[in-house]
Amino acid sequence: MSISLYNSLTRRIQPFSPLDPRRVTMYLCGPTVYNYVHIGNARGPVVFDVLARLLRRHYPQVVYARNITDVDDKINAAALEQGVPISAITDRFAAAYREDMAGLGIGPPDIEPHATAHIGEIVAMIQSLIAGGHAYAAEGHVLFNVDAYPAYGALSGRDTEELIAGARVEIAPYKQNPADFVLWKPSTPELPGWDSPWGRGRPGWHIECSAMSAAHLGETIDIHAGGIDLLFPHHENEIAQSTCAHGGKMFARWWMHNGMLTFDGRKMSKSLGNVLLVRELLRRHPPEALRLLLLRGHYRQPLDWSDSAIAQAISTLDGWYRVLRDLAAVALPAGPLPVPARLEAALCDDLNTPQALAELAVLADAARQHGSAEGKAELLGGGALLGLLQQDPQAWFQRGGDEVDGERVERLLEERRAARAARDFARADAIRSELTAMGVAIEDSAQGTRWSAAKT
RNA sequence: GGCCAGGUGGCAGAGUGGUCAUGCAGCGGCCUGCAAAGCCGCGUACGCCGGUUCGAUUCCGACCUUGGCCUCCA
Repeated sequence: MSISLYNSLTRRIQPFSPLDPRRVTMYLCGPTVYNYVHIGNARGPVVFDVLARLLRRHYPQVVYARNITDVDDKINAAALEQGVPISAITDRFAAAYREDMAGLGIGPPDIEPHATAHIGEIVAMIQSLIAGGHAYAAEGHVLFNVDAYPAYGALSGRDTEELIAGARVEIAPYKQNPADFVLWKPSTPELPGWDSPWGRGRPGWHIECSAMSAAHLGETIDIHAGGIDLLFPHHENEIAQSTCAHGGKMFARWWMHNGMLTFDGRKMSKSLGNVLLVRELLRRHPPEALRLLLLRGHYRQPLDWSDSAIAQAISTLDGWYRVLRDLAAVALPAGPLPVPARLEAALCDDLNTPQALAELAVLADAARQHGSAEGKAELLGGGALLGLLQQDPQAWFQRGGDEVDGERVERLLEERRAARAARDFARADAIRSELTAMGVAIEDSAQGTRWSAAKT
């Protein structure tokens, strides 16, 4: 089954094939670690985690890099404000980021490069850009010269003329062309900085991704991914730098961009202040429902976040886990879990996760009706490719159980069983009400009464 | 203003030139002491106006409208 992926560069879906069929290289723009990430920041990591899972099935090796940007003016501002070295900020939030991503069921990347560990590569890349006439030093800064790269704007569909006309920022006097962007900037003594041929300074925003991508994945990579809001200027600038630094070699063969997560119809963003932290959501809701929610829309479309959407995701998972719970005693066939063809086909079609989830629903139905080991295996196998349905059903249904006194529940259930046996239904219903008040839902079945204490 | 992506049933959200999305919610029935779950069934969805076509939600054009980028941003 071949994979087709939309390429922002060509604006069309193309059959995917890596440069080296034995080794796929993929880079995702990671966070700048100066505070906790919000759920919008997690969409790309979740979506591209599914892509990584899919690619690993198709190719012998996938090298997936997701960077940490740990040098940046916002980090500096936070460090100055708190009177601590920047590493105190970046270490803390990089660790928090890993925890948050793991909480959403995202597998760790193969490589997690840090910008500060690549200053040498960054300086070298800037030197080669200057040597090639693609960059120039001015007043302690080094700037990329967009006029020296005629293809500038190809990714975002802009030309430099219109960029200048529409520029809403004040243009620094040392720029030759207003669209030129900073590769290196000088640091004052209180700011972090590294020695360089242009004095003590620090890298500009875009250069670190170019340097780290080349250092770990090579000069030409297969897939470069990120949020659509990074398409310009970040990715446009990365292309310009990398291409010019590597003698015109293509930088990334596929550019993939996830749509924005919205909240009340507006982009969730720190500057608008309408953010929900992943950390907070993980504490309040079942993590798997959050992941499911992020996969319920096609990755290129906007996706609106809401409490009712979370509730829907939980209900959906309730149904699927109910099937798995009913099949708990059914032994799985030996060997690895199968991957259902229709579900995989949906993912191969430009990562159509909504379609894949529809297929998963069909598989859940089939498993419930047939009660077979094969059905169970297919449901689990399909779920695994999406990073869903891998926990113990019992754990899913009793995830709020920390606050519930299990022994008391069992005692009440036994009492209710006796009342029902004596046909004292008034008493039985009173006990059920009591359990409901405790946040415990019950379900009578041929195998006895089940209970669940699930948080929303 | 420029560039880009959308507007699908109560909600979410795929998809297609001509019988099925899917999930959640709702309604009717079966089952159940009653619930819950399960099972069976139900609801004339494709922004608006033209055009192409035997036939358009799906293709083309105009219009209305929502959002993203053009500044930090996943």
